[in-house]
Amino acid sequence: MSSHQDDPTLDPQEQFTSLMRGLGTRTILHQQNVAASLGLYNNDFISLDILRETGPITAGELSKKTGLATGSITSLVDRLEKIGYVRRQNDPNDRRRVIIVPEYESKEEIRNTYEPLHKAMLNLASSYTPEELALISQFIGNASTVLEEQIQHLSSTTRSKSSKTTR
Amino acid sequence: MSSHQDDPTLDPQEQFTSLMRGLGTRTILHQQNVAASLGLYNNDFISLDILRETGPITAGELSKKTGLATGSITSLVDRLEKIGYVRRQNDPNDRRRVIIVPEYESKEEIRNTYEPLHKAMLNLASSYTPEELALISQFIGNASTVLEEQIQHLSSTTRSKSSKTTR
DNA sequence: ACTAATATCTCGACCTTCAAGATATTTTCT
DNA sequence: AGAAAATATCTTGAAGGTCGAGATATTAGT
Repeated sequence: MSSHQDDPTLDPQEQFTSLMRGLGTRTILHQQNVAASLGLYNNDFISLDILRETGPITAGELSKKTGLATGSITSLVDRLEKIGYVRRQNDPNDRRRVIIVPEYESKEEIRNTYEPLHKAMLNLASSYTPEELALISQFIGNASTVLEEQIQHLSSTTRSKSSKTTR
Repeated sequence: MSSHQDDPTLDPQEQFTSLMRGLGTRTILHQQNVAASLGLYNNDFISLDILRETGPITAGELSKKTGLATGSITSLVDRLEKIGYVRRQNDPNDRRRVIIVPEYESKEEIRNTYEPLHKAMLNLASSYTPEELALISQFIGNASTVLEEQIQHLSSTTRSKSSKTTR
């Protein structure tokens, strides 16, 4: 993987999408590596990441966001609770619900594992002027929004085609 | 996930890393959705993506790049070969080796599934001036390099700590 | 030739994931 | 208020991917 698809023969826009795809592939591989080095399963780690971003949410919401079945969430939360990364909290207003509260602020392991990437990204950021960084940040936000819309679209269309043939 | 961590109280650099992390989370969730909508397992789809980028590689190289055990690669390639996404080719110079050749150019399904994202990304690209897009593209390439280095670092340090306690 | 190194495959064990049903709680309707 | 429907999570058993170790085949080194 020496060249990151920076094929100069492509027109700028196609080159851009190609680069974005390469970034996506590496993002996924990196995430899998981080999860493995922490001794976590991928979905467990992704769930922690979602919880970090959203704060405490119910088991059902986590099921929707991850796309996992509710039964899978139960055992996933069991695992995370056992190692102290989250805890279950009852909702006083609706006693059916279980709120999952992230508890890994104290856990240094996750922060330590992410620290090298964080530093490297800060270092990358510092190589740009404030104006450039503002543009890049604005772009990342837009790209996130695009992805979020795509996820919505995909998960809605997938649910309708229940007549899967092979596999 | 209404706000993409665009917390204005953070300093610009921390805001940037926060945005990058959000982009990563969404990238992973999107990838899982795409794989599911194609009826593929995550690692199968990731492997296709790697093959698309690298071209034909051996089973061992794919094992290294994905981090999967060689035994897993065997069944993974079995699955992909059965549905016609790849084929096995013998290396005439070294008859132990098995080269995995991507065959999904003809398969429209993958392209169709990625088409909406591709279009949306092209649309996003067109909202920037050529100079801005050049800066963004250059940044994405740098970010990819950073991630690649992190993956290298993680996979080398993980292999050494074979004394995993729990799980 | 013989040994070591390399590359892939086979096999059994483990464990996540899923789907469906069970349980508990809340909401709606009469 | 009381019953039925809807909601939220958990339990259970089956299915199947992943891993690790050993097996097999091939190549490289002495």
